[in-house]
Amino acid sequence: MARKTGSHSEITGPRIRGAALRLFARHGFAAVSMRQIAAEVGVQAGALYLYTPDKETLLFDLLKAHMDELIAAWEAEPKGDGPLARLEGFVRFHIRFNLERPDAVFLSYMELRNLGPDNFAAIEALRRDYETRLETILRDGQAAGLLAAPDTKIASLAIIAMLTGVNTWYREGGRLSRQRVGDIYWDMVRKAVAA
Amino acid sequence: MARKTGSHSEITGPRIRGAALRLFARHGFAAVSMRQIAAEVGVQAGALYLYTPDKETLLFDLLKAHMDELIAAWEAEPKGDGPLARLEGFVRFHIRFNLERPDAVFLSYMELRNLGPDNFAAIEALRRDYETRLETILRDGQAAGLLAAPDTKIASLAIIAMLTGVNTWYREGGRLSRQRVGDIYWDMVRKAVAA
DNA sequence: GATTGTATTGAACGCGCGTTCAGATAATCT
DNA sequence: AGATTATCTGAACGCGCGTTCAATACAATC
Repeated sequence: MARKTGSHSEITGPRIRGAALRLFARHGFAAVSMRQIAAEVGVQAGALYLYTPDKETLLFDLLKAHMDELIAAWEAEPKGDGPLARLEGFVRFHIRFNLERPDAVFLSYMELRNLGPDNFAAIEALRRDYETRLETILRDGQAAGLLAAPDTKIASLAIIAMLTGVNTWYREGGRLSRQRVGDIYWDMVRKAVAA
Repeated sequence: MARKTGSHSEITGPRIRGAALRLFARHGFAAVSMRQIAAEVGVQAGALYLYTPDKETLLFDLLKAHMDELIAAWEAEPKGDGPLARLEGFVRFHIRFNLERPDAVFLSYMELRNLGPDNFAAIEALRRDYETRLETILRDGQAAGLLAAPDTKIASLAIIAMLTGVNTWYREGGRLSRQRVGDIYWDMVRKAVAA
């Protein structure tokens, strides 16, 4: 009994990360065992160590990949014309992107404490990078006299917290469409930092 | 070797809850062992079971106590005159209350998944109760023509998410005083739901 | 100062944990 | 077809987990 028929590195690797992401988000990093992840994939626990050096690195890779995707997706987003359009773009992008990856978003906000100092710092830096992009929009808008936030740094954190909160209550097929959710939040954000 | 000198139920009980709260918040419920909690208090693990039937109930009691305190404290808060003053009171109260209990707030948002269905439902009901109190203020303000939120339910969730976010970045002795933080957030909230 | 009740110890229970590794099999290459 | 390499198994390692419980030491009461 050893190698399975049809087994491939390119298949098992992603399946492990997928199972780990789902299980970590659902039950918490510490509550999920390597054996559970392996069972989900249909493999023995030892096989996981062909794909990750240890459990913490598995978590780190998930968080890192999520943050990289987030920033890359925002970079690829068509930029609006002027600070107001850019701000609207950010609001709608953040909601849309996060609603498509609820598990990764939850992990990124809840399991940072399970990382060692170096890994923690790496993820934190990426998060700050993302936050700075919003702050830049707010500062530009302020300079142009289009926006007025009492403190652009705090305002960007407040806006992101508010937008990320959508993930805690939004349910597919519920009362509100994604489009409508975007409209509602854009209305509130726009007014909150209006000049 | 058994009972320690100077040991009392009224002392050990709170100390266990305090240690559990701190450790759960810091490392996560699943990552903390009963033996760690006991060591923090200075007793053996077995002694914890004089104060809780099991580990999950210990967590539940912490969350329940926090939610009860939150609602009781808001009830005891002097009510402002009219929806706008009440909203301002809510914003400042929520920030102040949460900044005084960062561990309990973090636990309440991160460790609900470790509760069984009944315990989970109990905490969720308390949370909805609290959220409804804010929504009522918004609806009253809307009815009086003083406020205009596109959706009062969503607006209340958005405001709470935004305010609770303060706990993730606020540091004592940092750039901003608590008073100033309250001012900044009240400015944003007021404008976000302004008529 | 003896008695009673409360608070605690310390050992034990079975179990699952993260991780390692020699051996076995399937896929691939020559 | 044979050799090589990539992939996976299954067993094992020592360890710490949540929980129970008889024994015991202190505090409170009489």
